[in-house]
Amino acid sequence: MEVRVRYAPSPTGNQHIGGVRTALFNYLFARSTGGKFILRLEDTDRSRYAEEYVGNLYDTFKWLGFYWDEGPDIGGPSGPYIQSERFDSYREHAKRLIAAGGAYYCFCDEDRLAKMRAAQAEGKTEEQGYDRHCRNIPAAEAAARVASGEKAVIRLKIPLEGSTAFHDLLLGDIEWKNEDVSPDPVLLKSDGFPTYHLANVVDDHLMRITHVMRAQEWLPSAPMHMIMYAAFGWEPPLLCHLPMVLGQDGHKLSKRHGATSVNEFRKAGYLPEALINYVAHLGCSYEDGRDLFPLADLEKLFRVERINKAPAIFDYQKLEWYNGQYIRQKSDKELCDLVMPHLLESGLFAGADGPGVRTLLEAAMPLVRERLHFLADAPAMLGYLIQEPPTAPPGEFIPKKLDAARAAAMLDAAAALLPKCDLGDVPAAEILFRSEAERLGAKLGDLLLPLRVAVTGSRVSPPLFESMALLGLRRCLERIARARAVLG
RNA sequence: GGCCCCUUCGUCUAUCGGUUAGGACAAAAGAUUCUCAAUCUUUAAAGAGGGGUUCGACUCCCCUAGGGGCUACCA
Repeated sequence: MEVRVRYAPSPTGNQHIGGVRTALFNYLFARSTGGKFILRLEDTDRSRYAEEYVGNLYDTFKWLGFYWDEGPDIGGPSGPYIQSERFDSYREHAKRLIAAGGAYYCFCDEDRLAKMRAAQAEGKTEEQGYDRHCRNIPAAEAAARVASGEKAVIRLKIPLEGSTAFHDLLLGDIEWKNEDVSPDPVLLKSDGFPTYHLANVVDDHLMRITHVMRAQEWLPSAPMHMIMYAAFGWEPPLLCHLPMVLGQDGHKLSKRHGATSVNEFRKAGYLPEALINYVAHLGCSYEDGRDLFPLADLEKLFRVERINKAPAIFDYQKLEWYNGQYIRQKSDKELCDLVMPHLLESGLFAGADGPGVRTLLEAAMPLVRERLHFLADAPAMLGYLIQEPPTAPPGEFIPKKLDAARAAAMLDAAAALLPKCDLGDVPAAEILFRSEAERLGAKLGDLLLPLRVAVTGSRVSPPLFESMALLGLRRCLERIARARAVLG
């Protein structure tokens, strides 16, 4: 039987790490088994829905490099793939359930429910959740009340006794006492919209989903879904509840832990390869002895048996390491393309994508490749190549254990030596500077530090000789002269 | 509170009854070095606790503790 899995996000926020992890595992499972990966929009919550989140969804997954075999944008044999376009089906199915005796109309209004909850909170009753007040209204009476226009929801009948058992691909056999299942959850809201539970079960069945992989926070509603499948007389899909992703403090990953939406990672200059590689390892392993896996390899190697049961803590440092690894794998041209949007956005590089500047920047990529942890670091690192750096305060020019006069002397010596160097030949230039340092009785570092600060504006910079080669002799000498004036 | 899931270095993980419990990130030390990086070498670091089962348990079972999740006309 062909595997059919789905990622079914609710467009009520930007795509975040948790969602991407669920999507990725479903995606990898489909690819590794030769099955189908389906995207379905669960837009049944009108109060939190926003169009921009749908755009963000497509944008995010396009960036990550996922593709789906069926979905709202590309269609497929089980469409439509947007739940708001399937409303008639849910209503019809809810009514079918009533006819079959698996569900009932409930006329309790907000008021009564609120009072009931208040009483429960005070501890007057042991029961939690809906008190099944309307469960035993005769079907004919309920139908009449609905026909007369009275507002009603449809609730699922959870058996009062017995238990519900199911098998979880990861967790194994699970048995749940029916009395511990959420008592008679709402399937169809009074406005006619379905709840997640109804829409999810109906669509999974209609779309012939074979495996439901979702976060473990859904586990408590699994027995209720199983009861619904049984009430419909349907064969349920196999369930697989994935471990949760937590923040450093062990609580559910959220804003206060740092970036969580893919947008944020993207803006900060993370590569999709790094994000995918890292997220793929949250609660799952592949082969031993390797850390870097291209998506194509993950697609081949993914095995449900290698998923962990325990929740995983999100480690930004390890993700950062992955990012550095993938940045270092890029060619000059690739890296330049990746860095360009960040350069342009910084405002320091107006016209950087024009041919002249572009050539310079591409030539500068070898100088920063090993220094970049994030693409967004690039503007600060490369600014001095395009703009005149602000002249540093005098103290910056003075090497440790030396004084201002000595630093000035170093700078003069460097300025005198520079025109004699072939900047295109870095090793040769370095030899010249080394012997000059020796002549001055200084370390090479002491000779280069004032020069570095003069040329790049900072004590920390990409390699100096290579930088000067890119800048050209004239600009270097100008900067040295300006620095010399500051030094006095 | 009730119900459920989980438990190997700080973190992500390997181990599928017999290992000096391995790797990666982070940390520390060193090498290299024009700064910063990168790279290389090395070090430190773990089976929550208690009972069983077994010739032998990280591995299987039970209890306890701890962590997490759910407990909506949200998903």
